[in-house]
Amino acid sequence: MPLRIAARKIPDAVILPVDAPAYTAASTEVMDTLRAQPGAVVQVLGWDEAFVGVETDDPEGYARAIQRAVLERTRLHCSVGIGDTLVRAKIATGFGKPQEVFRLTAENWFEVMGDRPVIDLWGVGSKVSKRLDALGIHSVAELASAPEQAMQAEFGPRMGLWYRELGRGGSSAVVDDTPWVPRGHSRETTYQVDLADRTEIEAAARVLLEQVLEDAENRPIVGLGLKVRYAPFTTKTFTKRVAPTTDRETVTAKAMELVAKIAPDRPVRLLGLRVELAMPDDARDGHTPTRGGW
DNA sequence: TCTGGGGTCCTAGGACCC
DNA sequence: TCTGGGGTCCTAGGACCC
Repeated sequence: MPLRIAARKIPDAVILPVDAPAYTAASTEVMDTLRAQPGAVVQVLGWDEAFVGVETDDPEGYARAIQRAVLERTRLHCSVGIGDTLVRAKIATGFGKPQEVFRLTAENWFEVMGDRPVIDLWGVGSKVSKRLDALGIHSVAELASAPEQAMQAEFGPRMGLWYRELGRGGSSAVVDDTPWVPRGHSRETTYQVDLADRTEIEAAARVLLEQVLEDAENRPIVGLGLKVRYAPFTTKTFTKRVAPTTDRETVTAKAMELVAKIAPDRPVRLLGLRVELAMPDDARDGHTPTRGGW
């Protein structure tokens, strides 16, 4: 729900700004607790989520132990999903909420998920759900047995097969704990008052660039992206590949080339700036996980 | 109801090269 | 002079997730 609406509905609600450092600190404590569990391989998914890979004869017991340990150390509750694939574990977590444990494996996958709408799957959103509807595919079970050719024709060679696999519960069970190297960083701002003239827009872009360069921590920049939302809500992106550089002047000049593409005379409601970063050699090839790479 | 911010990955189409 | 196929790179847009 947009904050504006929430504030209107509950006039005396207390609305706090995001406190990223506090959330990161709490998150780190939780993740450290997970890593301290016997035999655990931990793949962090975000501030409040992680895969824990483990071999055990008693998954439920292990899950309960995790919940106790996290609660003891951080006073935070968590729910745990147990699965024989990453997708099943992730979806199982939803059934475990709040503060419970749920097991979802090949054994009960279709019993639990078969009749549910495809949008309940992790990775299927409203758009894909509608396109599947148009193909006559509504349930998870129907997706699982959808003809490969039809799926590929609609969604492309990779995604077509991937969605079908999703209907079957996914196939990967590998928890990967190699530290994540960000592909890029971005900052965007929705302005309280639309930006009108060129100087204003350029100044705003420079502010975003400063922030983004700080996040980039001197890693070489290989690409730039500018996102523009014109009033009322039309969004455009301009991107540019650049020869790897850490030089501020060069990056600024390239960014301004993108800014020059903004339509004159159109009020700008949002500006976003993104940098794409060079990947270190050891993270570039081989095991980098991809969306379609189950 | 009317619009948050920071990410990732995939696809299509065009340009260019061999 | 024109055609064809295959590969790579770039840009824009789309979709999804937390």
